[in-house]
Amino acid sequence: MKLEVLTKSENKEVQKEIISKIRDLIDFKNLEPGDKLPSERMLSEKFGVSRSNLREAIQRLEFYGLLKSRPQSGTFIADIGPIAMKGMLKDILELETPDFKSLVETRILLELKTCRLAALRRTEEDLEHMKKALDAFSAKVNNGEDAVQEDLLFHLSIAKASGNSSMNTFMLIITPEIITNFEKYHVCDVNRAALGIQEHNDIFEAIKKQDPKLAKEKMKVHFKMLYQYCYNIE
Amino acid sequence: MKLEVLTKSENKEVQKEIISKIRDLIDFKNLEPGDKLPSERMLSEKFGVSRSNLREAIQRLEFYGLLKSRPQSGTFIADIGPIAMKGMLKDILELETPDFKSLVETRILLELKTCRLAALRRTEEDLEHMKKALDAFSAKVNNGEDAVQEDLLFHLSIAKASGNSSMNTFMLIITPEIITNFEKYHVCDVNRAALGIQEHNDIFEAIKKQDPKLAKEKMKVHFKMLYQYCYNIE
DNA sequence: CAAACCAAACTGGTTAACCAATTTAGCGAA
DNA sequence: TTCGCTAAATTGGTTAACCAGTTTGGTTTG
Repeated sequence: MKLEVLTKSENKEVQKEIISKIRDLIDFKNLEPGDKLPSERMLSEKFGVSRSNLREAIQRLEFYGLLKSRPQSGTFIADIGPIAMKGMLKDILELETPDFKSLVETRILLELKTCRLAALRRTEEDLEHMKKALDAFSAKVNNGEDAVQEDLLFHLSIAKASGNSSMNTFMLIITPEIITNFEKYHVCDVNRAALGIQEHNDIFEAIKKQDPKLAKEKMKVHFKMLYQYCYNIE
Repeated sequence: MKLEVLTKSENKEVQKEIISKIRDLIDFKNLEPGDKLPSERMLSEKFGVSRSNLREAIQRLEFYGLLKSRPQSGTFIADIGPIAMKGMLKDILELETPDFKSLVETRILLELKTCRLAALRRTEEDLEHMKKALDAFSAKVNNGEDAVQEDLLFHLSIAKASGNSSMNTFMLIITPEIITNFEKYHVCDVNRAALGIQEHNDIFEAIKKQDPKLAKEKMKVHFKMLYQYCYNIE
């Protein structure tokens, strides 16, 4: 008999099942902030899953700030009341992987903000960083080469200059997904790229002269085509 | 001789070192999309770290979409060119954990958008979900009890109704951090909570009548105090 | 000579054994 | 009875062994 191997998506489902079982446990035992969960060994046996799978699920819930595990001590409920815990677990379990439209929508939202913040907070070092990325982009485009990577790096340099590491993180998360989709669907063409140089320059200058309103305006212009695309794909 | 145990932050530093070593390897070997990395065993030996630590680092880079690992085959460079790869690795290594101000700033940005989107896209099911959360909040407040959890769940129900799973995910990530800080610094007091009922109601009604502009306006009102707080803590 | 094939080595994933710090329970002295 | 101390059990984390596909190189066969 051949043993069936689990695909990645199936494995993710397994993790969701474990999380829902943890939720049931928390619910049934009325666990409150600071309370200790049973040990990993015990839970893995009780749930009929491997300890490593269980650990992954716990680490996922740690990522969302719902659990805290202390070495040689145990895993504990974080400082979140039972009601919020239950609601958040429900939301996490119902989360679906973002579609392309959601990603683009979120990117636009984030970038219109990061460029404003960058205009307000950019340091001289940030400016240098952005200028470098800008020049690299222009050079590639003027050479007739594909410059998706350089485009991306310029936008990430703005995110960094925003001084908001939370938005910076989110930009880093969604960006790769977006550029692979861009390349797949050929959203950017070569003619656009030439226009892009001017648009990038405008954004850079606005940030340089610390004019947040203008920076946002120029970013909006830059996103005009993307914006239309985003609202036409469905 | 006593063996020094690694704290969590030190462990994170170890992971960063591994990632920087992976970056050096990619750089030195000029690895391009589709190229295979050396095996985990080989790398862990070469870097002088445990395989599990190395695996964690690889999984982190998988999370950011830079690497892809296939079972029984190997770990590969994702569809991201060398320039973007190098730039993103640099950004990831320089990422710092978000401070409270960044979190609040990001939350405000996200929620002003999610409530607009919710007004445009909410289903009847979403409305029910929101109404439930709203009633639970009101009940708690009218009882003179602390209602931070219910407040949180109402806002998350809006994020869900926005139909943008990317923003929904981000809200889930930053929310727990925020509420623990709120409780720590006592941002919310009881008098505010009573006012909060009316404000929540206004937001809900605006979303119900599918008026995105009004929804955003009411959310802004709701955030007024938070907004001031956010820009006064530094 | 080329294509089909087979076995050995290699790979990421999984499981089980191990470790050191922590907690706990029990014993003993005051 | 109470406080202090020690040793054993428990814990999350780590390391090493194992597994089942995949790849690869050489051999065989038509």
